[in-house]
Amino acid sequence: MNLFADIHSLVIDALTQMQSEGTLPADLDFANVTVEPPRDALHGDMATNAAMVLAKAARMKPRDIADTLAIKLAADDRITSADVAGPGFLNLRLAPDVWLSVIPDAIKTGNDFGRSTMGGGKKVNVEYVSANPTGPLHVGHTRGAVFGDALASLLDFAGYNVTREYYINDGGAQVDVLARSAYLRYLEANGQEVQFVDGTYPGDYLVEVGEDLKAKYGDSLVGKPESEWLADLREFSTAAMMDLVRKDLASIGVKMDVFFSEKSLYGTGLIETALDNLDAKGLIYQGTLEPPKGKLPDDWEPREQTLFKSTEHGDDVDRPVKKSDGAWTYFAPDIAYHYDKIERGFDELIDILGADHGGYVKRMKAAVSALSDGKVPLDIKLTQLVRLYKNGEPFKMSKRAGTFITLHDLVKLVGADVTRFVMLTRKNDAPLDFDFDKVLDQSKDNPVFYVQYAYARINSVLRKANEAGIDVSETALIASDTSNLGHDAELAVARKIAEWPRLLELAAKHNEPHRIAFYLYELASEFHSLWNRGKDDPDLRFLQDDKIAVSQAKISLIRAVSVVISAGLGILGVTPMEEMR
RNA sequence: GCACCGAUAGCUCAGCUGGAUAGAGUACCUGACUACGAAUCAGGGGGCCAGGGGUUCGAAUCCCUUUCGGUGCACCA
Repeated sequence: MNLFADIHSLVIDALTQMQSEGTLPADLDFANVTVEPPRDALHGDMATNAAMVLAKAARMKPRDIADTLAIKLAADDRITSADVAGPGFLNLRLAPDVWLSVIPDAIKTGNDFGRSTMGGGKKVNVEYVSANPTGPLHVGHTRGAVFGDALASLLDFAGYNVTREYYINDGGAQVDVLARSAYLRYLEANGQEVQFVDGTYPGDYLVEVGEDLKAKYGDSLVGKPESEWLADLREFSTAAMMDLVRKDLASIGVKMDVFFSEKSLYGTGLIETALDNLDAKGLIYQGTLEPPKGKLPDDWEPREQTLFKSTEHGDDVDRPVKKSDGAWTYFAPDIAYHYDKIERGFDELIDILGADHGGYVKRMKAAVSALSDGKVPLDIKLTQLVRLYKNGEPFKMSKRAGTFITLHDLVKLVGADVTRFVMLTRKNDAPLDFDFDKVLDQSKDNPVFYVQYAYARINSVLRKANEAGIDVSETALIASDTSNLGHDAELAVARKIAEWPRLLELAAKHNEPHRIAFYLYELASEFHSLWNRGKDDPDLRFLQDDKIAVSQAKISLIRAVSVVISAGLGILGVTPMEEMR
């Protein structure tokens, strides 16, 4: 049930009727007509912009349209008043029982309340994290992981068929570096003194890999030339790193559907096929790129390479797909990978990348646009940097000083739930300040606990009611008589609940899970407010002595609140807490 | 030099793809615990929405431009 959608279709019906009566011209586009909560509750329960949006195309005055529309809408049972205001807003008030009807519906539907069919089962691929398999995940990856995961859940909830995917960059030179670094740890495990020169990874997460290598190979690789062990160690250490990555992801509640290996593209002809596809469209050519304007690299020299004409699809310059020695650039397998996604039949692609990859957005979009003939949209969401703070001071990360904060550290220090909620309480394209002390502070300063507290309080009331012998089973609450409710403070909560399905669709439409976090905060606020009003006005307390039916109605209201909190937190991947003592 | 992202209350941020008098939290000032959890609530002050132009009935939101911050800029991934 989505009340805003219901009233929206009521408005559209009325407008269509006006067309058939000749009050409105026949050729009008209703796409921009919205029904939304007004900014100021004094204006009404819902407002529609229909008159203003249509005025121009209909060549009529907004207020004239609004007046006629108001009469039609007011005729509906659900509408108690329809007033024209300001430049042509139409403010609607709904009968209390319409709002209250959302309560049994929410309880009945449970964690699926608000689930939408908006996505129509369209296949969406969400690619996120995709960190190089060369070490543990760090703070930046964490944000991408949390954001991508919440977005995937959000889209799933909105009716899309979602695949969560991780692209393993296991084909490039960085994997050679990993293998050499692991070899050094292997030598160490065999009792040798080793030096980690520049260009190797000194992190101690490879110590265990070195020991595992010793267990597998004994000392048979010691002193052997690189050519004899490099390939094996690449394989062995990337597998070990991916185990690490999977563990890290699992610790923060992220589970991928597909791990796609870059290496698996080589030798299958897929890269060639993808580029042939572009070539057939006349988008591949041999050429020489202009030097970059501004600062010129010291070793710049004109080079003829195989180029992709990405400028045809909105990029600033054409991009090389082959190096001057004929080998593929990193971009070629990326193209093939996205080609594969298109071939797998996805209707929509979403990539979550760190802000440092901002330079790839245009070229990747160009490639997907070219490969799919513009049929498959690619949305690339960049997650901006995470700035760490401790005691209000910026916290500098340094691998050398050992102050490098990994996902593992983060989860150990503040927990998965707090990490997720805090990182989702921000737009993805705004930088995020993450203060260790603040997020751990269990106070109203911290939105995580504010929402959790509301949930815990509601459960507390349910326990109390149960002790008092009131039947608060799901069936009893669904059957409770909501006409016992009706105070403004109670209706305000019901209205907020009714907004949930609408908000969810908006968040999904814009790929913005942070809206859920903010909504939950507002919902919690409405609830806390109602709670405290019960102190001054005994009629607003949830448990009413000797009035079981009234108590049940009031409890059903807050039970509906907890249902929405639970559903919302579920999308964000945060566990609701029954108790917080 | 170019591209992308950001700039909203002292501070941290929302602002529902153009709507009504721009909102929360925090901090500061007042109040509310002898009944459901005070990790809460009620009230108050606090704004040139970075600056300037434009588009229109209407702009924090769209376009242009300037300034300041962040990120990235030939075969590395």
